[in-house]
Amino acid sequence: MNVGEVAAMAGVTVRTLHHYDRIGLLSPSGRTAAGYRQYAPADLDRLHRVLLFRELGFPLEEVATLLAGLPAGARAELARRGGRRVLLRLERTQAMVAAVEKEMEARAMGIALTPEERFEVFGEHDPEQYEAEVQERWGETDAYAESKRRAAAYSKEDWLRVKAEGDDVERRFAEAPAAGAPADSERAMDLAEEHRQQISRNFYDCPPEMHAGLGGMYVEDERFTAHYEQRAPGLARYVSAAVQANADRQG
Amino acid sequence: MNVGEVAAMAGVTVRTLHHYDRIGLLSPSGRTAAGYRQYAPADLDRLHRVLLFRELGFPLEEVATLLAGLPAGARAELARRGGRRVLLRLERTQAMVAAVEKEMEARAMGIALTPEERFEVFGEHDPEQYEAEVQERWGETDAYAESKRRAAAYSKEDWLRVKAEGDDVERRFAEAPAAGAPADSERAMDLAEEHRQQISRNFYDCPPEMHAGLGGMYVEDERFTAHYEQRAPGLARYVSAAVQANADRQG
DNA sequence: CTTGACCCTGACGCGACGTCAGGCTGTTGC
DNA sequence: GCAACAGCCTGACGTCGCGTCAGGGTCAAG
Repeated sequence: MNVGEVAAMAGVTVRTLHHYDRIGLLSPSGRTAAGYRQYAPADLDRLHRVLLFRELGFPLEEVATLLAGLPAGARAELARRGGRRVLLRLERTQAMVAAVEKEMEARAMGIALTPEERFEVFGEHDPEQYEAEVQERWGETDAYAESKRRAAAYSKEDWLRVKAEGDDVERRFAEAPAAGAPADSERAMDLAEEHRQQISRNFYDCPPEMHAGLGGMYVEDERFTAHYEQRAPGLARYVSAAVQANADRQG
Repeated sequence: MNVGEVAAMAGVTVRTLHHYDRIGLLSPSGRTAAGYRQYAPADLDRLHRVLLFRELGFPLEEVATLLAGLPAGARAELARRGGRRVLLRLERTQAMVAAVEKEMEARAMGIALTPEERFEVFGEHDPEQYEAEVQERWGETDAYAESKRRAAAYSKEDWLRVKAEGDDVERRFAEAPAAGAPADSERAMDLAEEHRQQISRNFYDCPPEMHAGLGGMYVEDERFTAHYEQRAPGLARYVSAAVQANADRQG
């Protein structure tokens, strides 16, 4: 096989293979008379391992020594370190996901709208207190002030609909515990599921695990807690538990 | 605050702050008479957001425009894209974690040992069939062949002990369903917990969630399935479920 | 035997900093 | 009152993992 085929198969560019050849990380086992690189199956194997370790975050130089074959003990150690490294990255990535979710849920609650728009949407319920935060969070540059009214992906009607849908579910959520339904009851979980699908429809794809993560924030982030507690005392914990139960039931 | 303090607080280097200043991404709001950068609280806020988006994988230039304030619609779109990007990375990272775990559990079962060593450790139970795979997986370079016998982090005695411990738990696992204990019983979960701690002690730190992930492979990866099924029919599923139940109980 | 897809080797560019070098500043101790 | 030392400044060059030409050779089909 020549470079182009290998590149396509492995999902890398030709240039990458050239690079690996140059630095001696992966030299094809043969060349044609014309100088074309010829990759053997063993080369593909090696490439596979190279890409694995690269994904693990090892610099290419370390990958080379890794594949060169170290004493078994040292290799075990390295694999362990790779595992740790990956776990660290996993944690950080999850933290990022949480941060983005927070941002989007905040947007879902209208916090990230411009003051005027929020006022129009929420009527007098608009909590003026958020203005300062909006400024802090999003700045208020001239360019932004100028363009903010123009191309909004969601029209005011959309926002009103979204808001109404959200209100509806939250209202029914508030009724559930009063009617004696525990947070892991069918009724509560169905509401949670409805909530999840609402988010998926209106904001971003929200699989059950992601929803569970969101649910955690309802009790951890005071802003969300306040939002639910204001509707009914204890509602934040209730919704959070229902969301969790619903995620478990689906997993 | 001056650069050093800000850098320490935010967990970046001074050079990074210099860089952000130079490219205009984050210029301190003041300077002392001597030219020292002076960062105000608002600058820290901005830095915070810069680091968030950087973590999300946005190039610094895009981060700048993001923070400059785009039309609301476009910004929502970008946030969504950022979310997707993060989710993709999360998936890939998880796949990597799975791959590394696989590798390590394989090692735990002795598959990654050299043929000779495996033979000595496992006695005649050594399945010769794995040899080809070991070669495929780890190659058999001269350097490796030469060094493999030397500094092994685990001595043969260690491996024997580890093997005996593993055998013990697996034997008791096999007895549990025969004695009528379901996979989510106290008894099964305790065995799962013992198994988890064994892995943590002998191989790598294995928190419950990671263990749960491992458990999934017992039914998905035919190699592990075969390993357990060979001891007792249905054991793979049983152990997998017990591990899952134990993880849930701890979470 | 031409055309167009593919291959080669330099060589330079880039993003996000790291790492000196050479020099000024600010604080602390004697 | 000043030495010593930590901390700050601005270039300027280096690094990693490639991307992107440029200039030229190769191969299979029509």
